[in-house]
Amino acid sequence: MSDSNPAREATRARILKAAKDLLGQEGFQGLGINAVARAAGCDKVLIYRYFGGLEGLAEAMGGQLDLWIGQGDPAPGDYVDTLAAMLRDYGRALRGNGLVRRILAWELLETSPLTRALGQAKSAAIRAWFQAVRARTGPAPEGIDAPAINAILIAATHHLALREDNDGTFAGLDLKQPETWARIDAAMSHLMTQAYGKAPL
Amino acid sequence: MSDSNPAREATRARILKAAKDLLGQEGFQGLGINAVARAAGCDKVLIYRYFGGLEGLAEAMGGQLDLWIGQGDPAPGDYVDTLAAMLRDYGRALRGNGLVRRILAWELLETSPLTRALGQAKSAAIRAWFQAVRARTGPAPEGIDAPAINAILIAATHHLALREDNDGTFAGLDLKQPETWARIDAAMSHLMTQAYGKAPL
DNA sequence: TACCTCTGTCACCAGTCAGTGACATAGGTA
DNA sequence: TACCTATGTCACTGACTGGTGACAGAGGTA
Repeated sequence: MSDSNPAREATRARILKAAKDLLGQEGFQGLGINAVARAAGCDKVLIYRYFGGLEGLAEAMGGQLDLWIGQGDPAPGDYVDTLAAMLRDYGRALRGNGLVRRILAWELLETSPLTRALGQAKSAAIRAWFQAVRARTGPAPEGIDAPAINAILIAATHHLALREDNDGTFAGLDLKQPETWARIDAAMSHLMTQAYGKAPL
Repeated sequence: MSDSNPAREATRARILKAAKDLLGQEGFQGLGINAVARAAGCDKVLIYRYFGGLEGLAEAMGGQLDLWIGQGDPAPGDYVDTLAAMLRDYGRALRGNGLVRRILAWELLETSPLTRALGQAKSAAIRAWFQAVRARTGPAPEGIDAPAINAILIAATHHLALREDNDGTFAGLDLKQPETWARIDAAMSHLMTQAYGKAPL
């Protein structure tokens, strides 16, 4: 098949790298056929040939999920501690990964074949992450709507990471300051321990 | 001045309305000079004359802040109850206002004169909202980093409202279902009451 | 040799974009 | 009357967009 052709593979890789770089730097607006071809230093017709257009290119990018979440292996512990640690690591990884932030923000604005292709790959990764947590810690405490609480905390993690990119402020907090993130980490831990009924007991 | 000319004012108002409608429906991508002029049924040169271009048009939109937050007056109560009620109302208003959601999402992606103009007006509105809460309830409980906790909960409210627009799922929750929002409301209240140390006492 | 497939390049298409200059017309003023 | 200002219309430019068809050359195969 075409996989055996080293020239084709090299060009494919160049296009993929250019697309990822472009998305991370310029954002979704810069991700057009012409711009990607220009950045990759090849003709745009090759993107149509090798990926079937932008949509196929996005699928290929989503398939390369070395990027989504780079969390390490947390030490096993009880549910709350483990979840808090993983969420904190996730937030840090997010703040260090402009490409993923762009994609997350992009998903909020546009529902296109591109976003769907990327989004499904990301959903699968997040599901796997949650299952890893459950496997490590056992089930969540009973009588508490853990999925809803966790969704709220993950949503906040996403949103605050995204807000740092632009004006850098949110609800009176200055997200450019490292101390602010320490406060947020502490507040997040506080919310989790209190919500799961740990400390008051 | 030009304010005395009714024809100019009528055209200005038509352009503003068209821009708001367009942004709410099509999103920020559709907000171009040509598209606004087309929707307003006038020539684009009038947008340049009356608003100085898209940037001035965005400033004018931000100035019309009848829209940002439409919350009513909550009954005075203790800090947590009042805050929880206002946050819940805010979330509902957000889910019912596509235009504001578009603008919030837009701010996450682009830092342009347009977003800055709109964003500053919104920040002022949110600050005023917080001050209204404090005025009604007195200071936050001591020993708790209320700004950080509240920022987290507001961030989550924003993010979940934004996620409903597109794929409608987040972290395993189906945001298209009304029951899901009831669960989120309950979880949000639970988080606040526990975090502020109310229930365990 | 002749043939064929694949890679890569180039030129072109129609459509849209932001922005500008020229013009017709209406309303008010001297 | 004549003049002037402001509203609104139209046509146009230059640059970019996504997308397609034609072509040149390389490499392998019969």
